[in-house]
Amino acid sequence: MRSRGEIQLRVPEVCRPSAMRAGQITETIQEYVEGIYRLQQEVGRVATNEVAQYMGVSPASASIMLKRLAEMNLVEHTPYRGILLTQEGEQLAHQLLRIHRLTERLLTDIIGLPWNDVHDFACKLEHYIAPEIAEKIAEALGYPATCPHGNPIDPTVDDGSWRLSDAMAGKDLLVIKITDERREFLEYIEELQLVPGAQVEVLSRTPFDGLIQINVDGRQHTIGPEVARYVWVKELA
Amino acid sequence: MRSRGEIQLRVPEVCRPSAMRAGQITETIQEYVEGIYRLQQEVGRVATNEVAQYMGVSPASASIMLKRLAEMNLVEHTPYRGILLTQEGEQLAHQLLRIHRLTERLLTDIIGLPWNDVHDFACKLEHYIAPEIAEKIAEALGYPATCPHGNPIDPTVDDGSWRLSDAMAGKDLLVIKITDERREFLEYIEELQLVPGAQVEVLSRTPFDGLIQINVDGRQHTIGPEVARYVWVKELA
DNA sequence: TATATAATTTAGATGGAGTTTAAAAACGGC
DNA sequence: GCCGTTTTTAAACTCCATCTAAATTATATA
Repeated sequence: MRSRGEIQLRVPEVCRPSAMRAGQITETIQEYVEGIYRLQQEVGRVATNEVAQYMGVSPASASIMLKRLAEMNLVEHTPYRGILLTQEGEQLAHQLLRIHRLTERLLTDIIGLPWNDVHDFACKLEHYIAPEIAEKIAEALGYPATCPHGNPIDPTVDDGSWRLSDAMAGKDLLVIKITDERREFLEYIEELQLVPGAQVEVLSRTPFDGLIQINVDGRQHTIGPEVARYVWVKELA
Repeated sequence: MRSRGEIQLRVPEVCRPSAMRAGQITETIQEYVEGIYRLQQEVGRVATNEVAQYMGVSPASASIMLKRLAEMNLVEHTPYRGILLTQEGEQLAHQLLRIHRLTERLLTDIIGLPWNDVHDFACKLEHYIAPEIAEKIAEALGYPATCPHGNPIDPTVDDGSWRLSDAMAGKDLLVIKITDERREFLEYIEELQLVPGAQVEVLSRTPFDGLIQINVDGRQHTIGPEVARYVWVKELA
């Protein structure tokens, strides 16, 4: 213990919480960009209402945020006409998605967390993992192709899979990825053994309600459209 | 691409940026707790001014924050009398320090980042790594004893080291840890080969300016008090 | 084409975080 | 008991992110 005069500790600048400067790419902004990216994949040009619904905020809030995103050159916003990610916005989305998926792989493969747990952690961490760390993670993991749920680490690659809900009966299929990563959903998927890499045979489909009879590992199940929609498959070569 | 009516994507609650609720343990609050902990290690009861200086804010700001910390039961704040971490505050500090150091080990040992880089990254990440992840990291790393700079992962253990600036001449010493983790400082330390695990012999000390002649790996150096203060050593057994 | 309806934007406000300066209050050495 | 120092309070500021209510624009339909 020393007298007060002598204290002169060293704290790197970066370790002190920095004051908010205007126009920063905050966590929220990043979440919007990611959300818009996902919506865009589904429907092309995205409407304000869709963003609002997806983000769980009022249309007014979404509108305001979209204006901000436009000012930051992340989206192209034609008032009353919806939005489209700019190249910059898409790049950010890709970067975030890549970091997210690499983080998930790190958490399962090296840290040893279960696959149904990692999504939520990665959702938070992705905003705080610098791209150069991500690069090193990729290297350390041997450049994996997909996240633990089967999504390509490189968001620009098309894995050629389609939804199980769009599959015809009588086909032998390979599960490629699961795109509803909520823990409860993944737990159910695991119960059915419908995980990426599993083989599925579509036995039959009902004309109503969209139920699908499947055979996985010799066990038969009936799944509904909600499950079938988020399980992606490919023809077994 | 599907028609709009069908869209109903699934986003886990946790993946949306949550609205700030009052009285949260924010990143800033955590940084204050960590800072106070470090100061307390040096001087015992901590004065408001010291916190202000350490955190790089005005005394008024520090005072306000300390009041908030007191309301959250993280410090005991006797107005005009300085502060002391409560048990809860100390626990939080320990937790953060542990997570910080484990993260650094992860970043060096597994992710492959250089030791002089990891501190800054860990400073940010520590606030977003849940204790259960930290536990798994520790397990995956085989429960390392120290961070890459030599600080014990368990902040409650006393490694018995002392500052090189307090060492007598003529002693053979072992470098235990470096406690100024700024990149430039660590780069200098590396240049001198004065890293944890290195052997140092204190050759002589000047009566003024506190210069120390040392021998590391057969190479002689003169270091000043600033360097000697943040290099911790132990007698070579 | 006019109009009703739906979607979108703006206006104005709220509340929290974290900071500041200026002024007031308490402390402590002499 | 006085005076300089330390600490606290008061009032204000900036930014983030949201909201409700009202205005505006687009569109679908009669």
